[in-house]
Amino acid sequence: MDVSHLLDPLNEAQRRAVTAEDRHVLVLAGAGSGKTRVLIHRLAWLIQVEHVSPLGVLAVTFTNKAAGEMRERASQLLQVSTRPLWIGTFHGIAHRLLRMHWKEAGLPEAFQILDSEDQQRLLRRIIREEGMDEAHWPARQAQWFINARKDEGERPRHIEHGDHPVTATWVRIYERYEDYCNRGGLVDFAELLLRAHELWLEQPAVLDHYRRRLQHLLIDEFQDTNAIQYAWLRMLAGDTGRVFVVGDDDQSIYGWRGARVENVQHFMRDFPDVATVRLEQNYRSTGTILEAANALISHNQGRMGKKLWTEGPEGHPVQLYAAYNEQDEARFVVEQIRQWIDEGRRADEAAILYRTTAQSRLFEEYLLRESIPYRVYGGLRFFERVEIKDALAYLRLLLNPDDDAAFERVVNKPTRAIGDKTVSLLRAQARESGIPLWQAAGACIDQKLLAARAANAVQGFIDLLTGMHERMRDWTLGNQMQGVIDDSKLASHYEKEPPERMETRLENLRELVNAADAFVLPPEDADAGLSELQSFLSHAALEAGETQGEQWDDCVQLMTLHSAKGLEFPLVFIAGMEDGLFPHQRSIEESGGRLEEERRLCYVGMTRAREQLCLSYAEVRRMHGSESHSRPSRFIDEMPSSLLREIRPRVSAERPYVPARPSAPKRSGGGFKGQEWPFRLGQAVTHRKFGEGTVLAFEGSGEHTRVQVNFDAAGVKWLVLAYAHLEAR
DNA sequence: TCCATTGACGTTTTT
DNA sequence: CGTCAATGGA
Repeated sequence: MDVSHLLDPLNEAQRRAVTAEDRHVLVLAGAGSGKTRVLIHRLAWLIQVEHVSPLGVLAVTFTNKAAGEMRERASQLLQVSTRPLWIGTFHGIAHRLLRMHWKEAGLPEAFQILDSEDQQRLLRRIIREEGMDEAHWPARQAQWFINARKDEGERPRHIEHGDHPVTATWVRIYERYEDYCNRGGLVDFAELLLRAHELWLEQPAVLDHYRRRLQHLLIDEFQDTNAIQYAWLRMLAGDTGRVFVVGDDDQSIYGWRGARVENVQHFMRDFPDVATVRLEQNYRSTGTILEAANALISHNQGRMGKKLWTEGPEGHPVQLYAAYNEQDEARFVVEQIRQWIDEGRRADEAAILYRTTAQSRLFEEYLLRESIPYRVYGGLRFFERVEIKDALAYLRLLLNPDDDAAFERVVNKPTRAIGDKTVSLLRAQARESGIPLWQAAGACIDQKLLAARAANAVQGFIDLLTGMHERMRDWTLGNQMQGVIDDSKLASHYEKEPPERMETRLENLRELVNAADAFVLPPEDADAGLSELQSFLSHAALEAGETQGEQWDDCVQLMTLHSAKGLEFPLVFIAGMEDGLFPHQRSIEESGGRLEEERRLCYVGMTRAREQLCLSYAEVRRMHGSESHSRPSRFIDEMPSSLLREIRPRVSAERPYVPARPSAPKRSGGGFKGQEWPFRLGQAVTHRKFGEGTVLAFEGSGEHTRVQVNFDAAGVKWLVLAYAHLEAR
């Protein structure tokens, strides 16, 4: 067997990982070290060299994007159909298992997936029904509590609340929530994983079947696994399975949502015969960027240890810009991007990364002003839009009328005279009898519990859905979708919105019909016994689709540091490098490794850059309405200053900067007018607080102009001219 | 039932 | 400061 196509493109460490004969393999793959390549080549190695049946391999990722990429690249390398391979996300695989074994898992055949918004709505309703104060018991927090418990594998009965009243209350909500979900056949994301784990625990025959079949398990982004995923994996591996995991403890940035970096270390303890391979050669960034990143991350304790290196060029120093305020920062970044583009580079080679989503606003503003196209990651996705979810809710009810989440969503949308009062009555009835709303609605009418008008309206809704159900039974998915939109008269509900918004909503609905039309039942879903409709709805929940915006347009990329993981750009800006913002204040205050996770986040951000990395911070930033002064991020101090180059605006005393858009200083009396500098270099000045000094330099423009003064008593300081109130002597 | 005003809140997010 | 959701009057 000629294996050169599998091994030639690999370096020595990668080769060792791909060809390892040890039972288990742990690949510590640094950023940009070719971990996906190793995973794919291992997969191909197993099949082509070790002659493992494709049916015996399970490859697990965290995102649909990664799963898609893996399947794509695997089919290229293998040159055969990848259909028999199990490649998917943890959730996708759990979902598939539950579909195939719904009986053993104790689920109804037509169970539905609740996305996180559905889950929150349901919880809000439960909290209200319990007569609790929503301000004190926010649904968001209940959701957080329940998901965290489920991520740890805990049901309400497992939770020790002792005499802690707050925990006891959340446990009660958790129980009530479970009742609702069980009654309606609803499964949230965390539940998919938990049920899949319980399937292993409670159905030894099922577990045994998969243990025999899936002898090779490949796991990507292992540092992101949570407790339940790890437990699930361990059980599946059993005594004979072979596990190949790829991860990077230095890139673990999701601890706050249950990911356990410790799993990387536990892996060596819990699994026997683990070969550890480090991938440290980096194919992405310049030597300088890597050196700075290595220095930063070395401040973390208890790492597995890894040092990135490259054969490539050293590259430029890391730029550091000390902005006066956040406007100045945005102006600077956009100016740099303008230059980059003027030099003939593409806009989509540049990315602006920030810690919090709110920071994107200013950059958007300045990019807009400069007419530079941009794209912000992380907005609402297609299947999360209200109009899409409304339309899908009708379909969900057709499939499973017990789906209370869907019922509540559309029972009065468009308005059909089923007001709050009527719905409350239905809820009370449902709760009393422990039945879904749909059945309660029927019961209320039969028992004449509703006023004539309300009864009529509710009957109308029931008739509408039963009518749809009977008429559309044999229609194609696309026609069903269109039929539901037409019959429900959903469009009329959006008519009251501003015309522009309505237009996009209607357009999205047309797009939804197109998507339904184009939908092909995936073979693995067919195998699991899913109907086209079931499969379509599950896909809508499990992969909510791309965020808006065309990826291939030539756009500057704006995103949080978190969503940048896995991506790379020639030019990267990390903005807001201030203590309190990044690292975030809450991470500084809280204990439990939060600060180290922030440092890893910074490391992730830095290692996104191929050619040029630019860090910036603002000395003054308006946050929550008030101005805050902060120190530059401690992370900057953790990088060798020899690798950094401080950038100052290109302003000199000889050729004064003429602002493109002259603006008067906001406060009167402080600034200077026109192009005239109020002071000469070397001018002796007096400051209210710092006393006497000498002007050393100017920088910045307009109201942001700063002046450097050597004070006799206070030393050298940069001051904002507009606020400094300096007087010439 | 709808719109406007008020008030609370202000990490990070995929499935 | 800016956003979003909840509330209350018309």
